[in-house]
Amino acid sequence: MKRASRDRRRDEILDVAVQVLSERGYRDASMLEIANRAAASKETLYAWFGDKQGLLAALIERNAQLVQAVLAGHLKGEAPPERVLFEFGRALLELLLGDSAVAINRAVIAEAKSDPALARTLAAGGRQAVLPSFIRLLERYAEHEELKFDDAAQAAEDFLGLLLGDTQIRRLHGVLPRPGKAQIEARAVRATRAFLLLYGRERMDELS
Amino acid sequence: MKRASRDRRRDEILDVAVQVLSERGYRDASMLEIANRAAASKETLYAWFGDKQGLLAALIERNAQLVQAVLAGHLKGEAPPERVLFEFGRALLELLLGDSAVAINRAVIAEAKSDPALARTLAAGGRQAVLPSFIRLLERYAEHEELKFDDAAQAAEDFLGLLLGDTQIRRLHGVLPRPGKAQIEARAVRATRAFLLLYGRERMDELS
DNA sequence: CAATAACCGTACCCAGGGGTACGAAAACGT
DNA sequence: ACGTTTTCGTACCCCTGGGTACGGTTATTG
Repeated sequence: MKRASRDRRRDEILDVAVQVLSERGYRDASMLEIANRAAASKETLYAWFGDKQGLLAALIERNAQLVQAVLAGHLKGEAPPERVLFEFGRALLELLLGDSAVAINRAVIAEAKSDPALARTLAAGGRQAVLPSFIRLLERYAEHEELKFDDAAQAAEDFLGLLLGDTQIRRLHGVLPRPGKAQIEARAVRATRAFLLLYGRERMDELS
Repeated sequence: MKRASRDRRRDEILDVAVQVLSERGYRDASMLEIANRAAASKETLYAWFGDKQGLLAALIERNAQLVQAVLAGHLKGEAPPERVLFEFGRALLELLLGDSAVAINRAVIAEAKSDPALARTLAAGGRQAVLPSFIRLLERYAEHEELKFDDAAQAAEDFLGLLLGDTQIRRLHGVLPRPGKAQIEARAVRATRAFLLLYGRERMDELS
């Protein structure tokens, strides 16, 4: 009981933190406001997370676990590549363009100079945890001759590029609102089609 | 004489500002340090630029002019598309992944919540100024039947996606060092090849 | 060369917020 | 029910850095 309620409390606080972060940005998100809105005390925050950057680090790690959990499900599929790519792309877009990820990425970028470790944590939990699985997925398709390429890592990056374009950066800039489900699906469909044109089985030529 | 020397001085100050920004990040770049390193006084900074965000805005605008000047040259080409795309891509990568653009983008993202106007300024001088020209370039090629697509804007975004992948964001995170000329050229070559596979004249089919 | 304007340096003001200390209150375990 | 531990609320320290005021100094103009 004790452990569970502590964890729940911790989750509540992190929820509030990401909320405040998302409303105010890292610089203007004060520890006091987070404490107040969470009905906690500032001292508790410092006791649990060390300092402001520690709180951010905790946010990053929790988000990374969510990302891994969601995406792992899409990377084991035996379904045809167009289906798996679409589902994976849809889920990835929803995560990366969602409010939480945007707020966290903004904070990490803002602190990139003063605390590079935050960015490493983010990369370790996000890209580094997911990309290898995605690459291996592509390689499995290649073995079954449903896809064709020289360099799986390169193909993976191409898919991500086609999927995201510059939407993530425009989202970070605040110029792009959070896309709706319809727009996300449209992007995922398009990226999947383009990717299959590049690497589908009927295309087995150059691109050295 | 007067106007020229004032402008030169202004440029000097902005050079120092972007330098400090790049070293410290927006939050830790103090007006005092900028003033000292430029052998100027803090009051002069405030007289010329209003406040800290005004200084950042001036930085953004100057950088935007540079970007437009550099890229405009690559968008009038009569050369074959593979050549023009490569040159354009190379130049764009060099700009977007360079230290100045990274520092400025970080600052804009950090301030996205507290001053959305900065992001709009950046978008207006960058993407909005360049993308239409790029789209019209693609359309001209389509008219000469050297490229084939339904939606030029979509094709343009695909090129950007293939070109950048997630390098820009990883650069903003500080996880990726500034790429050398060789790496930049390799990326530009690859993006161009992939783009031509998607939209080259021998491929005139689907991708609705 | 005088007069005027711009600029430099310095000193100052002040709000905000990160981080700490401590007594009161609540929650928990026994 | 009682003692212990955790958490709450508040008050406080303190330093950084944005922004302003002003006298002295250096350019610019006529």
